[in-house]
Formats: sequence, structure tokens, C-alpha cells
Amino acid sequence: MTAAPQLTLVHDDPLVALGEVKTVSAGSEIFLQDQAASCLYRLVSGSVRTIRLTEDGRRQIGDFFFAGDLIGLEDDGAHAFTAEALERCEILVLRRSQVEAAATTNAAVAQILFHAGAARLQRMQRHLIQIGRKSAIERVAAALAQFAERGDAETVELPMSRQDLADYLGLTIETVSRMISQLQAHKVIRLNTLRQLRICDPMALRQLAA
Amino acid sequence: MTAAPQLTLVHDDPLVALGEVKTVSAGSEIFLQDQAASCLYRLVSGSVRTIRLTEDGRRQIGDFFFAGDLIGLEDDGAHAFTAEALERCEILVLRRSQVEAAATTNAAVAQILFHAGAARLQRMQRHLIQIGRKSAIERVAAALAQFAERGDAETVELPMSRQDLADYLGLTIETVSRMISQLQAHKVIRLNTLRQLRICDPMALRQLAA
DNA sequence: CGACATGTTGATTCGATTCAACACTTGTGG
DNA sequence: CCACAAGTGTTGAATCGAATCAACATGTCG
Repeated sequence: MTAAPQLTLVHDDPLVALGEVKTVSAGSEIFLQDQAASCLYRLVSGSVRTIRLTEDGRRQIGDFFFAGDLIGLEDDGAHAFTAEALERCEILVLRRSQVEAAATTNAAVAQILFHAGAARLQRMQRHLIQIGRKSAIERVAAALAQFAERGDAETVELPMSRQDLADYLGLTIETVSRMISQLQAHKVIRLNTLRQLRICDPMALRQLAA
Repeated sequence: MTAAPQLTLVHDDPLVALGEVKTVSAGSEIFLQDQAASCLYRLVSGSVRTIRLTEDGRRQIGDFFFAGDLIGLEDDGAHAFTAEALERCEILVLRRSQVEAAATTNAAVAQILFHAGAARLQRMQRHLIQIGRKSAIERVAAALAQFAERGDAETVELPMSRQDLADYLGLTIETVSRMISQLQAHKVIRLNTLRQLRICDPMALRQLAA
């Protein structure tokens, strides 16, 4: 479950031979909603959000991605979401056709795709429960706890805006803000800056995340 | 997107050789939450729901499955959900290890797994948006519209209870009931029985589904 | 420094939940 | 076959949590 360190990842990764690494600047798009999905992307460094905009302007964040994650797996024909770099990113760009071909001859590649796909589905299921059956405070606590798992320290970086968080959790920006304030008031977390916080009471956070 | 007729499916399916068909009676479990996920299941006939129960008793339906669907794809180590037959079902039981092995030598099998996985992810994304960003009436309308796509007639069978629908949509049973009543009052649908309805105004339904 | 974007906080409103009563459907045994 | 009971679904009234509307604070960047 825990991501291998980056360097190891890049060197061991049998996918590396199948594509090339590109650098993407903060805020720019990696692929667009409704575009043909001819590529897969392995995020080498940085962080990415996937967004879907509905006709009437509602916004849903599909997920946030970090180093090691495979992006674009769910898009068979066309991309259902737009992927945007939250900060400067390095991404390994892979032709979908090439990867699928490789998977039939190289068991390691097939393994990677299976596991990445299954992991993706499990993350989405967790996300579904978060959104479908949890209160505002639980959703925010769960999201923070989740980000904390990534960086193993108790210091959590939030590369995304409050609006992103809101659209990820199916809440409004005001509610997210209120819940974060509430967590602070209860000494569960402490904001260093708006985008960086320390988890003071991990137990309480996990409990709230339910 | 539209499921092939059952017979064709079973005969053409390269997975058939890899497993055996079993019959499951209504209400019984196909696999259990947190159980080791050693098998995949191809639903040959009938319908299935996947459920997750949280410690504190909240219930979330992962999805409903119908003939042709592949169940258990998302579960790499252990099953995140319990799968239960909504009615008498025939299921093709496949050893996961065997299928994965077959995928590396048989491109058709690999294809099936990729496509099924991608389709699953896309359904979940749609589900996520439904739950995260839609009102009660939109969620119910979207769910009915979705079921209507399956059976190509305007008559829709609902093999699941109102409670299932509620837990699928992240609503309460009362709200689901109210929304269905409302759709009836507006002549968008008409209940034949509690579990079977006719869509009188497909345009309006699609519009409400947003 | 000043301007604009981002985030916070408060007051009010609104939609969905909760609690409660009632209706319908289904299955069982007398 | 009917009576009854249990399960399932519907409807109404009151409540609650999150959204909305609005003002203000803070952070960021030219």
C-alpha cells in the first residue's frame, strides 16, 4: 500500500522502458475531459488532481494523485476527467496500446496494471463511502488522515485549494473551512500555513474519520 | 455498452473455459467483505448487489450487477464489499490466479479484463458524481434512467428494495420513496408494482437526472 | 504597498433526515 | 380461503446539518 521511494520506483519500474518522462508546470493540464484516452501516465514527482465539470457547472474532483500513482487507467475510450498538475510534475507518458501489448508478453507489466487498477478501484470505493455516508466533519477528517498516510511525518502538505477539497468531498468551500477550524479548535490539527498542517492528535483524527 | 445477449456471451466468452457455473439462490452471499479475494465472478443471469457495512452500522451499496458483469475485480487482497444475490443467479466462478495467468498468454482474456476494469471505474466515477454533487431527485432519476438502459424497453424491473436504492444513492429510504412519488405525481414514471415501473416521459427523466 | 485571490466567520435558508403514524404486500397457519 | 402478522413502502411534521448569502480577514504577487 505504501508507495516505494521514488528512485527505486523509477529504476525498478518495467514501465519506464515503454515511455518517456515529461515535465509539466503547475496548473497545466495533462489530459482533457472527453479527449481520446491514448495514453497512461505514471506520476514520478509532484501531485495531480482529476476534475470533472458537468454541463451546469458543478465540479467534482475524482482524486488526487501523488508520486508513484498511475493516472488514466479508468479511461478506456475517452477521458472522463481532466487531469491537472497541482504543482510542477514529472510524468512518465505511456502509450496505452504499447502498455497493453507489453502486458500480454511481460507478466510484470500485467501485474502492475492489475494491482494499480485494483488499488484505484479500492480508493474509489473508499471515496464513495466517504461521500455517500459521512458527515462533513468525518469527510474532512478522513481526507486529512488519508493525506497524512502519504508523507509519513505528522506534517501534512496540502497541494490543493480549499475549493479542490470541497469538490473532492462533495461539500462547499465554507463547510470545509469551518470543519478545519473546528479541528483546530479541538486541538486535533494545527495549521502552519494554509497549505501545511501538523496533526497534533492522530488518534482523535482517526476516530473522527470513522 | 449494451450487454450482449446471454447465450452469445457465455459461448463466446474465453473465460468460460477457466471456471465453472454455479447457481446461487436469492439473498445468499457470493463472497463476504474482508474475505480473501481468490475468485472473480462473471454474472451469467440474475442480479447482484455489493454492500459494505461500516463498524457503526452504516450501509453503502457499491453497485448493482446484471447479466454479463464481472464482479470482484476491485478486490486485490481482500473483498472490500460483500456480494449478495438479489434473485436466483447463475455465476461463473473463476480462480483469480488462473485468470491472471491466462491473461498473460491469451490476449482476448487480457482485453476482457482491461475493458471490464475500465468500465467498472467509469461506472464508479459516475456514481461518485451522482452522490457527491446531485440532489435527491436527480440521484433517483439518474438511477432509474440507468436501470432503464439495461432492459431496452420502457418497463424497468427493480430487483432491489427501497433500502438498497437509498444505500446506493446515499439517501434515506423515506427520501427515495418521496422522490419516486414525486416522479409519479409529475407523470414521469408510473409504478406497475412496487418493483416494476414504466417510464412515461423518458425526456423528462433524463433532464431530471441532469 | 496595494490589489486580487483565497480563506474564514456569521446569519439565514433550505433540503434531507428523523421520528412517527399509517398503508400495502406477502407469507403463514388455522 | 381467510385472518393475521411481519416485512416493506408511503406520507406527514418537526428537526438538523450543510448550503447560501454576505461581510470580513488573510495571503500572495505584481
